[in-house]
Amino acid sequence: MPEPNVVSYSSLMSGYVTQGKPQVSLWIFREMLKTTVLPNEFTFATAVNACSILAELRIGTQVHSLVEVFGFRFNLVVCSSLVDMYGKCNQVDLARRVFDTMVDKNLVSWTSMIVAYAQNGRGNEALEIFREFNFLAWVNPNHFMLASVINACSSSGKLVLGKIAHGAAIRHGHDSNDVVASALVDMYAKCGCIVYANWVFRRVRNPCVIPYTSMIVAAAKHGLGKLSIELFEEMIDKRIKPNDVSFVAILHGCSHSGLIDEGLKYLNSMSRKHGMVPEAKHYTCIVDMLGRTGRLDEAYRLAKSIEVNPDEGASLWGTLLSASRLHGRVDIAVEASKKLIESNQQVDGAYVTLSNAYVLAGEWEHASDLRMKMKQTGVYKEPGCSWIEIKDSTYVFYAGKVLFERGTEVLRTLKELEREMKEKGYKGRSQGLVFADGEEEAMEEIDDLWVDFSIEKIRPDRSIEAV
DNA sequence: ATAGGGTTAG
Repeated sequence: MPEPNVVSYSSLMSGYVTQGKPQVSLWIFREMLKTTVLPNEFTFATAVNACSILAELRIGTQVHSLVEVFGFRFNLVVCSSLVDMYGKCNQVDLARRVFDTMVDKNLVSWTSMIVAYAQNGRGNEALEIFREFNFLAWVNPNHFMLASVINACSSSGKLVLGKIAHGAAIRHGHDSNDVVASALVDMYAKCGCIVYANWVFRRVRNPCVIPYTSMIVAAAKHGLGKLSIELFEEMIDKRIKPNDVSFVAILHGCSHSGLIDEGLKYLNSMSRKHGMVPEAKHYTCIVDMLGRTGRLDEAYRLAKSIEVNPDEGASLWGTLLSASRLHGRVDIAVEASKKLIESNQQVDGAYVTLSNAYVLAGEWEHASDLRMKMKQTGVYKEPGCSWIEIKDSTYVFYAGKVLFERGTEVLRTLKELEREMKEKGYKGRSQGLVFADGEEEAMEEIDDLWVDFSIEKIRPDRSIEAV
């Protein structure tokens, strides 16, 4: 073109984004700035979007400055894209600052802000924004917004609010939408309601790969490895192509149900049947699978043979470390912790887990040395916790601490369950429960129970329909 | 020619 104008440049940039080449889009943007053609709102929205995809905070901030310079700071679309960009770069507070300066906001801007909070582990604030939206709202939330709100509920374990959002989805006809359904399946599973998860899943008419994957993960997290496998096979039968996440899901399912041969079979099938190359995250699942059943030498050998970037390395060695702790393999725990500490990733967790591995192996002195070293070097591990909502109360659990009302009641029930499990052949450990050696009979009995468990037979109550 | 969503190993 002899004289490309702003539309030509913006179209070209947008085309590169669509083709999955955001870096080229930004290059075109830079070229454009060297000419006399002035960028407009379309150009900026596209450039900011390219930065979101790349999670490029540095360039994103520069583009933001240009937005101010060229006078688009009050443009609805440009500002929505900035909110999204800061969210994707994990700068939620900057996203909020842009959001607060916006004079008009629409569903997209509100959704972008909710997503920024939800995807950065700040579910409560996401729900706070949603509450404000509902207060000011002149339109109903659409499926984009509901999916994001449900996502915020799952990450913060808000089952009651999740059910309310589900109710809203039903009222506005979004409950069998693929995206909303995936979020609901995930939310119910993470809040402990596998039966509801299955119920929502089965209402989707033609589920694509993502609802299937959500449900495979849901089954996996509840120890229903065989159900994970059934779902995966059903998906293949329907000619739905599994993606990299689906394989993580099925390997996770096999790992958590001790289905090692099946897990290895699925790993091999990736290249043999599905034309995919297993990635570091898939091998990490296998390391977990081998480690979990005590095949630590194999797991270690595999871990050493995988090429990883720093983030993948942290997952890989973290996985091996906790498996070593579980089985009291101090030797491997030491090697795995070294990798984590050297790479400056999850250092606090590495110290604590290694120290616990020493404790399990009876090496008290090593354990206390390590705790001392933590104090000296100022490494502090924030204790993890779990929580559950019952009616309108939230109960928070820390290891070794009971801080809420009715705590003694919970402890009494727990002791009773432990006693019953011991009777049936389980042997308690400091973390998790494993079978006692040589109690095959009890194992078979429990295995039967497990196979019999069919979630089709259990009906959910009608409370969702009531909502 | 422009902005938003769901699944991911320890």
